[in-house]
Amino acid sequence: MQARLDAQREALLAAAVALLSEQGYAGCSVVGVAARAGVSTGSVYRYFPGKAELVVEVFRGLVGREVQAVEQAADGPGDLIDRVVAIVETFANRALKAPRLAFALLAEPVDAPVEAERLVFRQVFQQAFARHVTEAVKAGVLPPQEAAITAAALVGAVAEVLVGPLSAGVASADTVPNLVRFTLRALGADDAAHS
Amino acid sequence: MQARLDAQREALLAAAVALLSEQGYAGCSVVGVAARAGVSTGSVYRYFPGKAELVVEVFRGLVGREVQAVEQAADGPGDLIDRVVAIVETFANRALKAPRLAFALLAEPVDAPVEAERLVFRQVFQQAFARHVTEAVKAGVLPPQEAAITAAALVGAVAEVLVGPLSAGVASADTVPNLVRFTLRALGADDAAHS
DNA sequence: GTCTATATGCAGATAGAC
DNA sequence: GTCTATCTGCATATAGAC
Repeated sequence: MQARLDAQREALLAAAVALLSEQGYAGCSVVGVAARAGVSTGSVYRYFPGKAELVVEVFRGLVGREVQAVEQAADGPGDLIDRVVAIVETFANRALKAPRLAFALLAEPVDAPVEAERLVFRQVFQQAFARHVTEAVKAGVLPPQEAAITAAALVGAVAEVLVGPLSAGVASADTVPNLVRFTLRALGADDAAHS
Repeated sequence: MQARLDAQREALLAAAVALLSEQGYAGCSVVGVAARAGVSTGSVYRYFPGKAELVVEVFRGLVGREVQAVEQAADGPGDLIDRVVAIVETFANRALKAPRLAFALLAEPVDAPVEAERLVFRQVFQQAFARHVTEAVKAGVLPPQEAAITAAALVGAVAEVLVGPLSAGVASADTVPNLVRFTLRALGADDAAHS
């Protein structure tokens, strides 16, 4: 029945996630995913039009979770600036907990369809930042600034600072605090208030 | 004689640069480069062990020029903070003048050997930032901070802010000024002094 | 519906004629 | 030394048996 079909589909997606988490995109070949899921390569094409669609769906699912986590954190307690900080902290801490996967999602070389998806999600994160920065500027707790630029710059900054530790596999304990201090300065927030 | 051999080698490199500038890595196949240089594909292998070596050499040459330009700008007149700003401005302005090429060097998906080279050069830029930030902190014109983190974050910020305009092909006239303002805030420099 | 085996397409690399 | 033509390897995708 339908449930069984869906189960196979899910099994393939789960296998792809597992391989991605362990070996990055290299392990994510059709043959690899099929083997991991315990089916033949041919069967993969019963559930997905092709490799691109499978990988993109995996990517979307994983990054979607991150987006949710970040947005939930941004809705937590604290003032407007705390919310921006919460985005940075949540994003960074989650990434450092699953380094191989985070590297794959953030920076690993991928082919065009997945890269396109990556750009989309970077924009989603930028918008999350921009929304809160705009509010904070309006409220007068941050100096006037082009929110879109600040947001893009913060996304780039967080990603770049994390890529080193992520590819090395380990991060210094104060990477995240340092990143937060950078963020506060970049926003133009008064350091003393949030140190 | 030897000069003629070297000339062919240079012609191949030049062809690769041209293709990279116009079409990115897609145009940079062995067949494409050979055609552009007016030689057969087989001949490419008289001058280079393989595609990877050719492309990496092209990449190194191009990015090396950017590094030089940035370091020269950082040695110009002005105080310590001006030097960091000069790095950002020089880098951004040069990138926006050759968008397709800059995108290829900065962000376009590439295969592993070139990506490795890209990481190397991001670190070179980071070190350029870090050197000047460290000095400025010592001199007391910037607040205490982990220079390596600030440097990595700035590299990421600049790259991310540029990627949008670069892939779109056009940038707003005040992208660079906004980027400079972000940089000054992120450094912890007093805005009033450099606006 | 799932398997095995094979086809297809591409890009990098090589061999042998000239 | 350079060309044309070919080969190889890989990963995606398909066909046909069960």
